[in-house]
Amino acid sequence: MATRLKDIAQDLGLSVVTVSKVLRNHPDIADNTRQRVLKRMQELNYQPNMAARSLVTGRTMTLGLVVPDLLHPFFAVIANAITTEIRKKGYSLLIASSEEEPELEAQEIREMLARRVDVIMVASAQWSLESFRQIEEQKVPYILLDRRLPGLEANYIGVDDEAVGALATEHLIEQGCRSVAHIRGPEVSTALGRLEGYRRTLASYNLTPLPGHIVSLGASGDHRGEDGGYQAAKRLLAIDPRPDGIFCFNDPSALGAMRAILDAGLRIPEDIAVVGCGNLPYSDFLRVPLSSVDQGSESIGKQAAELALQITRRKSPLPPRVELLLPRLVVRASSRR
Amino acid sequence: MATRLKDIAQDLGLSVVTVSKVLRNHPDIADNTRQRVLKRMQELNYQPNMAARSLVTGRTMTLGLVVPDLLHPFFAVIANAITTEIRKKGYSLLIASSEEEPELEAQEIREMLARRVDVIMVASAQWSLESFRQIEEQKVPYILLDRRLPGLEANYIGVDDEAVGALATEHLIEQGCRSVAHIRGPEVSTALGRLEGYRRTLASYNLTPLPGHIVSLGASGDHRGEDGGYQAAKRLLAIDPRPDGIFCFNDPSALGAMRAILDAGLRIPEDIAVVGCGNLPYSDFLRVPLSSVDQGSESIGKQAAELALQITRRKSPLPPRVELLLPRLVVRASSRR
DNA sequence: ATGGCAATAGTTACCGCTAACTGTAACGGC
DNA sequence: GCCGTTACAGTTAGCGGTAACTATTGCCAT
Repeated sequence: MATRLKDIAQDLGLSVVTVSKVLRNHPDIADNTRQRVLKRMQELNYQPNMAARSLVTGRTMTLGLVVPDLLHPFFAVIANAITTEIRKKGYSLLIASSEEEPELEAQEIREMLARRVDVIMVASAQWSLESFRQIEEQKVPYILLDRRLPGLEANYIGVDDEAVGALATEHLIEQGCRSVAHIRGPEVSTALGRLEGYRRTLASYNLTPLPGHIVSLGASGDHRGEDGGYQAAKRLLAIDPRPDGIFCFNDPSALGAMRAILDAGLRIPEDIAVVGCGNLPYSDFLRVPLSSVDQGSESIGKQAAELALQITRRKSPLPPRVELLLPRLVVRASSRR
Repeated sequence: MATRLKDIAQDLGLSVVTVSKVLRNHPDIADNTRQRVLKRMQELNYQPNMAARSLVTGRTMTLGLVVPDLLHPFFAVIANAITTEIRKKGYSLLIASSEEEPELEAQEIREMLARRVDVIMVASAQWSLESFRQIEEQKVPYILLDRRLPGLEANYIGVDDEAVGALATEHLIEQGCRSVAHIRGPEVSTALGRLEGYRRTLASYNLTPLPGHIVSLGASGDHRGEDGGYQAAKRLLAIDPRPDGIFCFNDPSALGAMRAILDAGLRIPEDIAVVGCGNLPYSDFLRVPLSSVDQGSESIGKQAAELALQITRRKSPLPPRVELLLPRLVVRASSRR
């Protein structure tokens, strides 16, 4: 099968250990021996067997990433940023998707534990802490991405969701909206944070959400082509007084909302201004280009990778680090008036 | 650290092997012993060390996927379909992105070899066969996705790109376009196939591409927000006679092309009809909803996973399987007239 | 009784690699 | 001439599992 250290050692009349030392750049090897070994390694196209190495070193040089949805550009960008960042250091990335199902997520986490990844990164779809207690039990470091879990003291990297809500709401108010509605997401930290930011900002302007002006999206967040945003917006349009601005939990729901608004014969942004969140690619080329809060997903991925690598370097566990990144508003036609 | 078979064996006064047998559902274990072991495994939350297991079995239960761009929904969908398909069988997926750089791809493939993945799946950005010769040398099975390499007899799963080109071109002609132009992609099998399909279809209608009606996109395929499609379309618009239909290599370039057309004060599809390829999500909500050839990426991923699993089951190498999937045209406003 | 077999558990060896230690030779300082 | 040092290479043991074989029962047919 594949070449082993032993093969090279035999070929050159050396011991396995000597060859291993060359591999690891150990100092006490004569230069000429080193050259001979390296040459033979090249010839045979030697690749060290990571399983064997892991077994003895206890490190796999592999990081695990569990996301709720790989198709969601937000997570795809994070995954991509992580691979880019860790590649240079010889780490690889094991990726799993939980499909937004807590049970699947728990299973995937167990799988990652079995594979002894060095650090687990999770954008969690769970409410329960059980999986994380399991991770802690195995003393595997982990990092939460994007979504926090109440009661869990853990490394966390994500955007400041309150700031997201505040940024969007403030912008709508500044554009002259008098009654800003909110299409809110499911019961996870991100949606709750954005809702809170929305509320706080209204309050700071001495405003308060009108009755029925906060409507809920389905549990999924519309990422699989559901029309939760469309339905939610229709409900908003039926209310009197009608809102003149909508801050949507995310971009897909904003697309749905915009469709509902246009279907109703109303204009965007003149009748109703819309702001989403996520700043999806192609937002520019929509029927009405969508204003959106950018969550800096690339930066989340990059920082997660950096933190993960840093963790692998130390042996004693670091105190949990919490990194709240600042969102950025990208104003386009859907809210410029 | 983590629990080992040894710990469980000691706890119960059994040998390691007996416990291992329980783990693998070996028949010759008394039912009561089996129960005791399983109970203790649960209590200790035992997870078998895959590195150790791999070392002796020679299988890692891990598949490798190398794509040129994780952000490209086409590949994200494939990755997602693969994870979904292999999860049930206890396989995990190691994902790497080559960023469309041949050198990086070669490096990632080497990494996958070192990690002894059971099957490597690659959507290649290379022209050279060297990496694949290396894979073959190590006797690791591999599957090419989406892009073929000339001169390489290998498992391949992808869409029939000639059919893509034919489908789009035929549709444009049927919509009444008299001179159909093509914005072609880089020198890889997909772009060449689509171009060929385009040419053949024109020929079958006794048409021929007018001079300058085949223009080239940059090497990247516009996936990183470049404006190759925009530039290409501008060149097309400057030509006399102007085309009245454009088949674009992919959706991003089609978006660019549409922008160029609208910027020039022309109408889509009345003045120029546009068809893309990829059927990106949100195509529906574009300024002008884009007609696009769907490549059935989910199906590609699923079939790739199935083939990969099938390969792992046999020990003798199967003859290379080539699977050409049929594309499907999704007609929207950009070409309906 | 006795050989044979089913049912169950254990022994041994090894997968490919590395950590930690143990040689061994050559050299130089005092 | 002795010892310590330097420079290099090798030995030993073990990481956590599994494959393949061996051992120990007890029971039944002969």
